[in-house]
Amino acid sequence: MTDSVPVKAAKTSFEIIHALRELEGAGVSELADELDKPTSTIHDHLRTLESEEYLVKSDGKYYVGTRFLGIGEQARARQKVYRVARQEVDELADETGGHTNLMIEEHGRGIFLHKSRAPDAVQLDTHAGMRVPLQTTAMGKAILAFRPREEVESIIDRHGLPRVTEKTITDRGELFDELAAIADRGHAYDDEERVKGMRCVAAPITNEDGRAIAAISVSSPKSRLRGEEFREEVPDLILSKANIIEVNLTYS
Amino acid sequence: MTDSVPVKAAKTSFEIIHALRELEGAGVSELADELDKPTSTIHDHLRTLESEEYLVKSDGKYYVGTRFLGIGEQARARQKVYRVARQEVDELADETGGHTNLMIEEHGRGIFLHKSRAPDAVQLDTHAGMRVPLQTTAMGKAILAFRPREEVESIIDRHGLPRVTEKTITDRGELFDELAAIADRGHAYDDEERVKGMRCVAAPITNEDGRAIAAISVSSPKSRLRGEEFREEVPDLILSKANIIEVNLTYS
DNA sequence: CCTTTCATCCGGCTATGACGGATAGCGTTC
DNA sequence: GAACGCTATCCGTCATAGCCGGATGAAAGG
Repeated sequence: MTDSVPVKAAKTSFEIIHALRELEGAGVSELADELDKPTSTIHDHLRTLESEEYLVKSDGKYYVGTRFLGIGEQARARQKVYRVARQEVDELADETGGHTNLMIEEHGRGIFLHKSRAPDAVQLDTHAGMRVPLQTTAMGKAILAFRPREEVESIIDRHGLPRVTEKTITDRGELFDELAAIADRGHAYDDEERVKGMRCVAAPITNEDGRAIAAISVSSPKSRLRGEEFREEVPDLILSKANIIEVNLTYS
Repeated sequence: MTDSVPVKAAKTSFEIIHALRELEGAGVSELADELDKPTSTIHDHLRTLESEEYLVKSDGKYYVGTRFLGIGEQARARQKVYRVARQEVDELADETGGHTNLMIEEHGRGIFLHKSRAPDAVQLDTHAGMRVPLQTTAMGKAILAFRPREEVESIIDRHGLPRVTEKTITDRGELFDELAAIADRGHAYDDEERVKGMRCVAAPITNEDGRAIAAISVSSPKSRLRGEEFREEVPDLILSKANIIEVNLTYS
């Protein structure tokens, strides 16, 4: 216990919730094993969380309850950019036939706030609320490219540059070069840096000061997104959508 | 502190989160005031939750973070009925031009799992994750009507029959009469029992044993939903959709 | 510039949460 | 059908950690 938070019990409760998510539901001893704590301690927490209706118990196993849904939904709805961009992102999916996403930064991580999928697009592992290292996605890089350097540095200090696929950027210098190119160009690419076989184009959503507050993207399998389309058409489309969102953010 | 849970600190943390939701973000002393606890205690919890990335601090105020979004999303996605019914509920909105919803029961409360809104439908206060007393909605009543009586009794014992509008059912006997009628008819109505001016038609989703595991509904302003449509057409439509969902639940 | 308000920090007291062990309940196996 | 093994639940103890009052620092407001 090196990193000391004032209320350890709260931390433990959330560790349990997190473990329940990963295990997709679990029993007491399974959790005790996973978290390396006595069953009685785990049981105490589970009982508390269940009686507060944050967990549900079904056939001897505990699961995360839907009470978190309302909390998360509210956290999302407060983001002005979500309310404004949502519809545009949906439209973008229809227009491009791929996946489109909206991402913000929180605690130095990339958060998928919304995703839209055209009817014939492939299945993907992304979901609303998903947290990823910023430099592993086109959206994340687009956000970083429009943030002050010292802020980017401090984010890297905090989270490092974890490798996800063999193409992930893991070198500080390389990342800053890439960010400079993105700032210059105005949009970002991701060529299999997070998911193999997938390509992605992203544009930042900036405020009046030029600071990125979010990003939107289109992603498709490599085979569907190439040449002119990858380099010209889709970027233009995204940039114009990003621009619309920016304008709507200002006047509303 | 009459109701004793084993881990009081966890409960307090969640009380803070809940208060933050209601206040839509707050400072330390505001929360201390609201929850009637010393600022130092509140501060301890806030610090913990913030460092665990469940809250965000912005300009001196604390807000619920988007980390809950992923948790809630996963809790929802685990519900098979959600995965199956989602699309049908969306279609139903297009077909009827109103609001359509999917509700499940959890801890004796009604949980809105999904809602869909036709482009020209009115704005409503419902949102995914919202928790309501079961007897105040058509969906909730549809669920109760297809649950064993003793289960309904124990839910009422736990949560009572809180009044929401002047038309809310608050009498036990009256409720059971209504439930009997619903069980007989196969679908439920709500005529301004939760929101003034709104009407609602709901049908249960039952499993092989005839036990309700969820319900779907269509709601519209009173002026738009009346006569034949309210009594015949919409119910038929909903029932057929419910039936499709039930079949898909069995074979998938 | 002074006042007020609020967040943050600090240190002590004691309630309380972590824990080990005992018990009960359930399913499984022979 | 009985005995075994597993897991959830309960209980009592002890040391800790969470709660709190008060002090400090920072920022806003008059």
